[in-house]
Amino acid sequence: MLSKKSQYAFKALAYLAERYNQGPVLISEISAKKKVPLKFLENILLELKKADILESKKGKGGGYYLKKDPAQVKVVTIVRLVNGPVAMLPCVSLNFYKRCDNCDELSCGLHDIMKQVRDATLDVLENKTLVDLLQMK
Amino acid sequence: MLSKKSQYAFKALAYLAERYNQGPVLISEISAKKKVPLKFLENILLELKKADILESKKGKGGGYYLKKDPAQVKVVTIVRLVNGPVAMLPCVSLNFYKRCDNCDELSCGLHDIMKQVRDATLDVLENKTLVDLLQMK
DNA sequence: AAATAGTCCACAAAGTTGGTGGGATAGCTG
DNA sequence: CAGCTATCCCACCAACTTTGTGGACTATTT
Repeated sequence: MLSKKSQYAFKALAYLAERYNQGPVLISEISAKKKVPLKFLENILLELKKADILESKKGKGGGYYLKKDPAQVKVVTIVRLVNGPVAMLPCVSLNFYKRCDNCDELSCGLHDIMKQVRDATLDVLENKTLVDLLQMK
Repeated sequence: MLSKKSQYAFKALAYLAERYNQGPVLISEISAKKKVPLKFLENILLELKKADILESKKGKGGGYYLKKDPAQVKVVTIVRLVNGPVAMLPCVSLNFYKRCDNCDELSCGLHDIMKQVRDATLDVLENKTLVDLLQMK
């Protein structure tokens, strides 16, 4: 499951994507409009900035804004950054790989199943961007 | 990510699947062969019994054994039972549904994306059984 | 200089995870 | 029945993660 932090990150990013190229947005505005605890959001946005997703400006007229076009920012990037591994097992993770104890990957049936799950998941997440966050049905 | 508990559950189930219809197996044997902490495993197996996956016998010659044919036990059932929701958001979970706060499901882009992820995941997990845990490559 | 708004650090309550200890209970065997 | 065996059950615990909060600091604008 996605953490609250991840859900907050997506809410904030959706808000910023709607306002892409319209100048900086205040943390306090995002917090109020998206109902995300101000100080918690502060940490999240800072993290997204350090990861090169967002840019910020201090002082009057400052705030946060998207560094790249929303269509260029993949959902999977945000998930990995804020939430962690996409895979359900460390031994099938592409970005957070860690071998399992006492489990031979070649002969482990679970390994193979979870690799299929990973690929199916990535098939979706790799092809979604921040623009898809705004899509109405 | 799957919890240790879930991984232990799958190890134990794989072991029992190999020995289907060969009588009860001791917790201590599974613990030793699969390197799972004995007492922890005890809890896990008991839970699987209460969920009607396993059956047990007390006293000499006792132990645990699969209640149904391994081919009839879906991996997704075990995941939900031991690990929890398959979906990445409560609001797209089939078995653990909970609506999100401040998020209209019809207009929430994340909701839609995560529903696609859920379906892709289920497509794999619904079609795997304990038999697949034993498959060599 | 004053006001504004992000940056950074430290801490803390609550919940989850992973695991242990010890006794109760049920079944089998002589 | 006595005694062994093996599961059942409850209670607890340490460590870690999650979800925050508080307060001071820094950079920018007016």
